[in-house]
This record gives sequence, structure tokens and C-alpha cells, in this order.
Amino acid sequence: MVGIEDIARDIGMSASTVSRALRDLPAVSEKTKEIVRAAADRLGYVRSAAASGLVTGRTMAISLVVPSVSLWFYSQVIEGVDSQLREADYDMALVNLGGVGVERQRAFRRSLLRHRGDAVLALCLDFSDEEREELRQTRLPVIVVGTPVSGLRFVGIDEVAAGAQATQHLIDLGHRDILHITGGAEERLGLSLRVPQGRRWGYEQALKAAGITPNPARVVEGRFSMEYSRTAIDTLIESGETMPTAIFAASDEMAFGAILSLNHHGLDVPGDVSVIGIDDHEMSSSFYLTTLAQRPFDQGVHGAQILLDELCGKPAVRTSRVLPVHLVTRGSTAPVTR
Amino acid sequence: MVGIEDIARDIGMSASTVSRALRDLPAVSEKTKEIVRAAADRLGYVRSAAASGLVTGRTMAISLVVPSVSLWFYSQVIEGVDSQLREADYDMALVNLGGVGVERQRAFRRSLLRHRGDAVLALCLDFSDEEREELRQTRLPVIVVGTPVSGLRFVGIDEVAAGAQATQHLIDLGHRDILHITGGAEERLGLSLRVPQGRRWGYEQALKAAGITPNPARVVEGRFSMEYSRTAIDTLIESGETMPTAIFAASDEMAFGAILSLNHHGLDVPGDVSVIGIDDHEMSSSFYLTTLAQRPFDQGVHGAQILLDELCGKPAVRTSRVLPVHLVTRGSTAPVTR
DNA sequence: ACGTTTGCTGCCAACGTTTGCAATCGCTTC
DNA sequence: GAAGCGATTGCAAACGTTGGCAGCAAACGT
Repeated sequence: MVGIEDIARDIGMSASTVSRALRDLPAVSEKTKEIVRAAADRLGYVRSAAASGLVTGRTMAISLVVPSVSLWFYSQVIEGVDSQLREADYDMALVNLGGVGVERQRAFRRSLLRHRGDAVLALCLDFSDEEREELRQTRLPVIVVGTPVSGLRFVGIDEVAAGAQATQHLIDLGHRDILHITGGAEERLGLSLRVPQGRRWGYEQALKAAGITPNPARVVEGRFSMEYSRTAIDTLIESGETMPTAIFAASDEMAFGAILSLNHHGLDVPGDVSVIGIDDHEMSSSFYLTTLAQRPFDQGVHGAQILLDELCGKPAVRTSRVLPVHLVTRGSTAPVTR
Repeated sequence: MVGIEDIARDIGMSASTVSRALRDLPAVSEKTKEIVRAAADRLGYVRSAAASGLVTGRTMAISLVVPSVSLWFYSQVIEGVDSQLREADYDMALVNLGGVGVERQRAFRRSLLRHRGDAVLALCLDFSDEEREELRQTRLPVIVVGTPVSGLRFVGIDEVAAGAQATQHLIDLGHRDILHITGGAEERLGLSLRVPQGRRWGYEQALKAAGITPNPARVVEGRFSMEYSRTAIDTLIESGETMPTAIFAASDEMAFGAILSLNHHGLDVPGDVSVIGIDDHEMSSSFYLTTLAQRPFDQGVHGAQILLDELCGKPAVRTSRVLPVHLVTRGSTAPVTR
């Protein structure tokens, strides 16, 4: 491994000059910088992150803590965060906190506290009091994306408003019997329940505001997955109960499942049943799904930017940031006919 | 920040003993270990990855290089890799190499060569000769998952065989006019073309073996996305051309798009057209899609395990590993009727 | 001519671990 | 009782970089 000293020896200079030249500090003459850079290139030098991290106390990376990478929302946020990190020349330490209990504990302590990153961006996780305290003790800048956590800065959307707006769209179309498929019953815990709860509250609020009494039987507890929601609607249809005229799915993926189920049973969307989701998943256009669009990529961008700014010494943003959502009308919703 | 010396001072021992105790080395008495662990816990000690990395030359992390995180296949591999890393107490440095040119160059050099990880696992990337050479020079153990790269170990499936097997399934059902939707024309380059090409070759081979002359007009060049394939089939149907009796999509997501398009135009799957994909995407069951299942999670597990074994000092595996695929028959394929 | 500034460079002490080697201690063994 | 041994522990030298401080020219002002 060729180090800074090797370069110094090669060109007959001191290691500190080489170090400064490579970091493009102003105290080095332009001529020297070029000599150094040339030598570094020629010798194939690569800076040891460990060594420079040791002395500066900075890793030039940020830790991204996620409950999973295989859900659309998470992967989008990750891409957004990544785009900012690349620009700032930061690396990303990905910590998958999926699961519960000991395993989670271990992953948490190991990766976060081991100072793999200079800041922490957490996704849709409910931190226990203990975890929050440990996080605080590390004194790292922290931000959460997707789900507010008390005491921590947050970037995301207003779930309640989103749920209400989606429901309102259906109400505006004349629907009064609206089924809501909610999520959060996943077996793999650790992700926050506040998202599905918020959307559900929004749903109920919108109904009440329109003078409709929320009917608990019209709320299906489910998971944020297509399959779960598909079978839920299958069951509903096959039970022979009267169908609602509209369905508000807590996520687009759940809406897809509902649409497939309805189509499979010969019901037309939106002719027989209107369907609306939340997300604007990349597949939503293919389903002609009307949805309340959020931009998780942007949420990642904003979250990362706030952390990076703080690491650059800019004054810390202490407030949360609520990003807008907007209705994307495609073909899956229509005025009520029954 | 409390360090090893603080603990040593606290319990009246030397730093080296503390270091050894915390690493559970045999040269330390059990009693001492307990005292040290207790003190470390009490003081809230956390090992500096930079310092220990500096002296050992190991980061206890591996770099995972991906072209994107938001495709199903990639996210599954990531989860698989992660599961192994957690067990081995390794961290993950995620390097998103999405994009081309300078940006890619920078990301490549920065993260890989900066020695963020002790080994590199690369996903479905075509490395340039230059990149391969740089990789080689780092002397890090490297493995590629998803797409073979000459000179590097590989974990994945036999794409040609998979393509042939999928096609053969349709042939066995009596189909002779089989459309193939292929991928690889994504605008975001950098990911390998070998996957779609392999599948296509398999398709052509299977046709020839069955005495059917491959018809270039029956191959649609597309992208690995649902939307692209949906519009491709839309166009085909609306052009009024005779429809094939079966469609072999190079990925499940593309198959979904095809199914939606067919259904939307009143065509029954599999009544009018059979559809088969490759992947076994988590949504495939909801689409009742017959597909050739691969297990990207397992591919990640195997790839990670090979690297971890090597880092543990076990003799390096020099051979590639081809994992099996298997046909999952659901409802989207049926004997030909026309 | 002589201080003083300015611009650049070198020296050296950190940073927090790990690890080879030496030292210590309590025993056993001859 | 001396020597030897094994089990523990301590000492000190790395590891590769950074950054405060000092040094040293050349340029400047008087």
C-alpha cells in the first residue's frame, strides 16, 4: 500500500505538504500541487480512510438506518440520500435494522455507535427510549425520514392530511361507502406504526367532516404488501357482502392488489369500484392508479442535505420539514354510480 | 469519547489487557474479562473503527457495489448480503454506481479504493478494463453477483438455460408463436447487457431446438420495467397485427406490464395469450404469473459467504457458483388454443 | 540597510487501537 | 530450594494521516 510518505519520498518533499496538496488546501503553491497529484496518480495512491478518520474524527460517511431495503419507499429514499452524498463526496454506511430484539439491538449498537458515519439518517423506525438515549449520547447529528420521532428532526409528509385528501377525493366523487385497507401488521416489526395510523385518522376525519360515520367494519387491517391486500379483497368479495363503492388503500402496492382482485372477480375499476392509493409508485401509471403522490426520493435528498450542511459547519436546522403531496388523477377513480 | 485507556485507568489495568479482554482473546482470565466488560458498559465505551482499522488494516465492512437499489433484484441481493454480514458482525458500505462517465468513475475510485471495505461484492455491473485493473490492484477479494465478468468469481444463474427453460415451457404447451420482450435498453447505463442477451439466446436456442425459426419481429427490445413493457404490448395490440399465442418476458415486472396490457384490451391470460416471466418477484403470485424462479436473496447470501470465508482466512474459492432456477407454475400459462 | 509581512514548507506530536515481546506471578517439578 | 513452566499482564512501537507551530526564503515598507 502506497502512503503519503512514499509520495513525499518520491518527489523529495515532506509528508505534510503532500497531505495538504492532496486536500487542495490554499497553503500550497499550485506548482507543488501538480507535482504531488501527478506522483499520487502515478504511484496509485489512495488515502486511508482509517488513518485520516482517526485524526480528524470524521469518517466522511453517513449512516443510513433502514428497516428494510426491499420496499419501494425505502429504496427511493436511499437513492435520494445517495444522490446527495455523492455530490458531497460522502460514503454511505447502510444499516439494516430489520427485525426485532437482540438482533436489532446488536445491529443498532454495532453500527451506529461504532461511528461508521458522522451523522445518522433513520427511516421509518420507532426508536425505543433506550435507543433514542444512546443515539443522543453519540452526539451525532440525527434526522428521521418518513415517520416523526419525538425529539428528533423529521422530513416527510403529513400522513393525516394525505389520508384525508385521498378520502376527500373519493367523497368529492360522491362515494359514501369507502373501504380503507390499512397496513402495519407486518410480522417483521421495528418499523413505525405511525404511518398507517396517520393515514387512517385522515380517512376517518374526512368521513366525519363529510357527515359520514366511519364504519369500523370498513377498515381492513393489513400489511403494506400487494399480496396481502389482494387476498383481503378476495375474501371480501367471496364473502358475498355488499361491496363498497370505493377503496382507499394505504399504499399504492396495496391498491394494486385490490385492483387485481377486483378485476379477477369481474368487477370493473373504476366502473364498479373506485380505487385510490398513496405513494405514486413507479408502477402506478401502468395500473392507471389515481394516487396521492409523495416523493420519497426528495425526502431522502432533503434529509441528507440537512445533515451534510450541518457537517459543513452551517448552523443546524432544528425544525422538521413537511413536504407536500399532490393528487395524481389517473383512471382508477370515477363518480359513484350506485 | 471514552476510549480503551479510560477503561484501563478506571479499573487499574493496562490498555492492552482491556483491548484483549474486549476482543475476548484467550490470553485473558475470565475474571478480568468480566471486570473489563462491566467497566466498558458502565462508561459507555465504543470501539473506534478508525483506530482499530488503522492498525489491523481491516475495516470489518464489505463494499457492496450496485447499479441501483430500487429494482427488485438488487434489493433482494442486498438483503441477502446483509443477512450474512450481520451474522459475521460486519458492516456494509453501499456504493451506488448508477450512472455513467465521470460521476461513475468518481464513485468507483472514491469508495472502492478508499478501502471502505475489506472485500467487494459487485452487482450486475460491466466493469471496464480499466476498472477491473484498478480493482485487481487493490488486492481486495472480489466477487460479482448476477452477471459474470471475465476474470472474476461469480454467483448467479445460468441466464441462457433460464431463457431456454422458460421458452421450453411454452413450447411444451404447444405454443409456436412466442413473443419475447427483452431488456437492457435502459437509459441509465452501466449495468450489464449480458443478462437480457443470455435470456434471449436461450429463447432462440429453445425455439430452434423445437424446429421453430426465430422471428426477429417477435422480439421486442425494451427495458426492465413494467411501464415500458406495458406500452410495448399496448402498441402491438393496437397495431392490429396478429397476436402471438404466448409471451416470454425477460423479467416478471415486464410480464406484469404485459398482463395488464392484455387484460386492458380484453384479452384473457392465459386464455388468449400465455405469459411467462423470470424472477419470481414477490408480486408474481398476485398476478398468478408462471415464472422461472431465481433467488436473488440466496445469491447475495452465497456471495457474501464466500467473501467472509476468505476474510476469515479460509482458502479462497476460485470457482463460480451457478445456482439453480426452477419453474413455478401459476395461472398465466396454458396449452395453446389457436 | 533593516524589520516586517507574506507565502510556502518541514517537523513533530497527536489520534485510539493492536500486537510482539518482555515481565511478573504462582506453581509444579526435580 | 532452584529451575522451569504456563498463565496473565504490561510496555512500547507501530498504523497513516492531520494540524499547530516554527522555519525560511522572498518581497515589501520605511
